[in-house]
Amino acid sequence: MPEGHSVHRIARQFSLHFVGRPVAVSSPQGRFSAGAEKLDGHTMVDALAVGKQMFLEFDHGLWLRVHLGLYGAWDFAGDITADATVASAGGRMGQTNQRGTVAELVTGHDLVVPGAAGSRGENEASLHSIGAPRRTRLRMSESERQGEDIEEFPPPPIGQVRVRLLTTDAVADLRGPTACEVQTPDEVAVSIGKLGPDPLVGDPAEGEERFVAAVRKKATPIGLLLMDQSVVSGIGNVYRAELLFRARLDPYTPGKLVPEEVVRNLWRDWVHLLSIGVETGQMMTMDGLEGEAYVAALASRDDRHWVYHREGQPCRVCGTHITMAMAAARKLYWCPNCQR
DNA sequence: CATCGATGTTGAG
DNA sequence: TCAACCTCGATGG
Repeated sequence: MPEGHSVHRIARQFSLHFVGRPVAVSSPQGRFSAGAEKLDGHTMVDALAVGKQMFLEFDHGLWLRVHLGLYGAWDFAGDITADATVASAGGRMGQTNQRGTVAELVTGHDLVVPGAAGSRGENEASLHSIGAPRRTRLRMSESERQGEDIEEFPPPPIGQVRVRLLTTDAVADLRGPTACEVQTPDEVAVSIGKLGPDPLVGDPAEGEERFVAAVRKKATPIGLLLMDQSVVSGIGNVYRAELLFRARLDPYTPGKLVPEEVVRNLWRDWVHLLSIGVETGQMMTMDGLEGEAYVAALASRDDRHWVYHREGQPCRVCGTHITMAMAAARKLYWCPNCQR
């Protein structure tokens, strides 16, 4: 279920609470017992998100590659940072220079009612303060849900847990992943080599060039190219539809026929939306909202997007009914009037 | 309580 | 092109 922003937030949890610590690795479910043995007891030394994939490195040079797929999730428990809207942790999670209005208005647990244009500076401080770890539960998937505080540590695994990562203070249980495997450094390089640029990995300007080149040489519709993880990493069905609307671009336009400047703006908008997603934990694609509309957008995903999941409803700009069609087995939404 | 659908990918046919 | 993967919140009766 998660698009790229979720995976970056999950990697940040590992950076904050697992990196630098020895980890007991097990497979309560049993399906990953052989892999767990190879990692058990080793210290985690890095947590890296690239697109929708996450790579955890251990001190003997082996990595754990995880892809959550459609409904995978990580359940964290213990002394963890559970603030749903906590800021990026810096380091490789940084590059948050393009914060949008929405991110600036979200701070800690509290919703700051917008309209206070002058509140920008004040919120900056709280946005960047990491909440104190506390003994609780946090499920991280596409969305994040905080559970009840735990009484005993570690809590027993619940359900089908593919892999459990346990330190003295925190535990992470992985369930329902599409991919969970131990990789050598060479294999990690191959996996990452198959992926298109991620705005939060490497130089974004370099990523822009790779993206532009990949799009402009293909006759494939831009609506499919945005979902192609070898063209650009991390975009899923929601961001795809929303990026196309924001660009007022017909999803069926062949990549090579999209003007270069439009392609560049697509990349820059992805950089922008991803940074909002990583900071807020939500796929807010109507940034800049104020007042009632902003409150509604935070409360309900149905009020959070321009076109995604809005088939038959009036376009928020022109009133035309939003269209839906299947494209490569996924639902594609767009406004036939605004996007052409 | 049963059923549906999902923000994803792979591999068979 | 489509089923399978294997989870769970939303929906309907």
